[in-house]
Amino acid sequence: MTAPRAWQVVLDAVERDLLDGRLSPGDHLPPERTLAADLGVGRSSVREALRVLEVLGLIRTAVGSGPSAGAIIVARPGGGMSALMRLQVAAQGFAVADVVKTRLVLEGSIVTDLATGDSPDLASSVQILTAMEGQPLTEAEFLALDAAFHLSLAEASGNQVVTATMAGLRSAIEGYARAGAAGLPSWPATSARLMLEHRGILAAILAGEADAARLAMHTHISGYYAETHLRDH
Amino acid sequence: MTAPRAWQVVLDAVERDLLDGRLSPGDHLPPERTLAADLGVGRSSVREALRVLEVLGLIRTAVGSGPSAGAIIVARPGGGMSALMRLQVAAQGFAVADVVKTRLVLEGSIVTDLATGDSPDLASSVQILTAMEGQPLTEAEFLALDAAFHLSLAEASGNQVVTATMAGLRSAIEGYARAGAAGLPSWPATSARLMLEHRGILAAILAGEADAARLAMHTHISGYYAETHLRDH
DNA sequence: TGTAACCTGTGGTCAGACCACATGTCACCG
DNA sequence: CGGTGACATGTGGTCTGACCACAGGTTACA
Repeated sequence: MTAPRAWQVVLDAVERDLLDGRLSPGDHLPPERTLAADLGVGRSSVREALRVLEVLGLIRTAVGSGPSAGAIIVARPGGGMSALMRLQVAAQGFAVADVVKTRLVLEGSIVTDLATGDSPDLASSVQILTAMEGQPLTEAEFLALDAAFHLSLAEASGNQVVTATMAGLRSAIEGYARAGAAGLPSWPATSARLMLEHRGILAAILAGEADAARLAMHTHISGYYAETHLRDH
Repeated sequence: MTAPRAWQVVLDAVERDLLDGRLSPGDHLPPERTLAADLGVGRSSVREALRVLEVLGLIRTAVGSGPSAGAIIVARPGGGMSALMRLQVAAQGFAVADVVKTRLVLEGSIVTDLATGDSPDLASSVQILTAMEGQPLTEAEFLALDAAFHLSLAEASGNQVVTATMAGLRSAIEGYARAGAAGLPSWPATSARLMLEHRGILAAILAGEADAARLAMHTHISGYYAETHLRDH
């Protein structure tokens, strides 16, 4: 057995504490210095492990003293997923085309679930669409609300894994979406079309037409990327 | 603007270098001490950032000297995805039920793609099945090969994002799959059924019957979890 | 020519120090 | 008695310097 690295000792200890119920969301981790002494490693090794946990979205750290200070278990997967996918796309571990394809699969499944489920809560989705249609938006503002709309559908489906993965995929290709928007012939025309498509997706969901909703979502996503990639010629 | 944390400076610098093409897979990162001096931060902060990159599967580090030493861009998303999902399940950020549901969605999409694509390369999948059927296996051995089979299907689909996500989902619930197997009334009976289902999935793919393949996969996955969760009573 | 000793550069780890900050405490003053 | 301001405490954030283990190259020697 090759010697485990010191930071892995810390990571394993925290994971074991989580699995055994000694740590739960909302709990404080011991102070870094205590953790180091307990595990027999240096404080810097503890900090490397905590940094990983923080980026992965498991803990939140705060300086100072009192109940809100220290490292607290939060289990927010969105940020970690985003960082992972964004960096993997940057390092060419993930192809942008694969990210888009995966979005199609997940979002197709989401709208199917919503359409076949009874009375999904789409209030926040509707609210976002209304905000998008209220006044002319810059491309960045529009894309931010577009992301929020797609994310709200994922949240409505109630699957936290899908929601977090979606958030990651979206943020991984956010730069490409923005760059693509800049090269479009007519942004007002495209954004108007996208808003119509949003309404169409929502209508199909509310009507319980799963196949229509899936098709509309497919057209919505792949259409945008097909359009923005024309500029590559 | 609040001061960025020192390790984030390093992370951002590496990400920018990747996006701008100054770093590519196979390249070496500068030595930690050089990186620290260049970015104006301490070496410990550099190390925290590198640890994150390592866990996320972006780099591989090695001690010593020569071409194989140092931090090298590798972009292997599987390990990072596994760590992220495993820890999120441990910290109750992800519900096991949602992980299984997401597996159903992704693996259903995978077999559909394979069945509708022309001449997918399933040689390694077949090889794994043959190995499973060769001799009696312990539960751990069987589950490892089972995971390899499902992963090989994902790889055959050619989508790296789906493959890595699948690997993560699988490893996140590996402990539950193993614990469930231990509580089954008859492991030989269950494993025999699982092997038959594998053959059925493969046959449906090769026959081009997408719906049948998807249904078979659905039955395969949800059936196992339904069976193993009986013991919760 | 081969080989053994040595040198160099790298990551891995630790110890200690200092800072900024949020909170709690306590003495003092009205 | 009540407020309020100064101070003590404990936390994460960061840096510096040191030492080790290790892999590879280099050099000197047989």
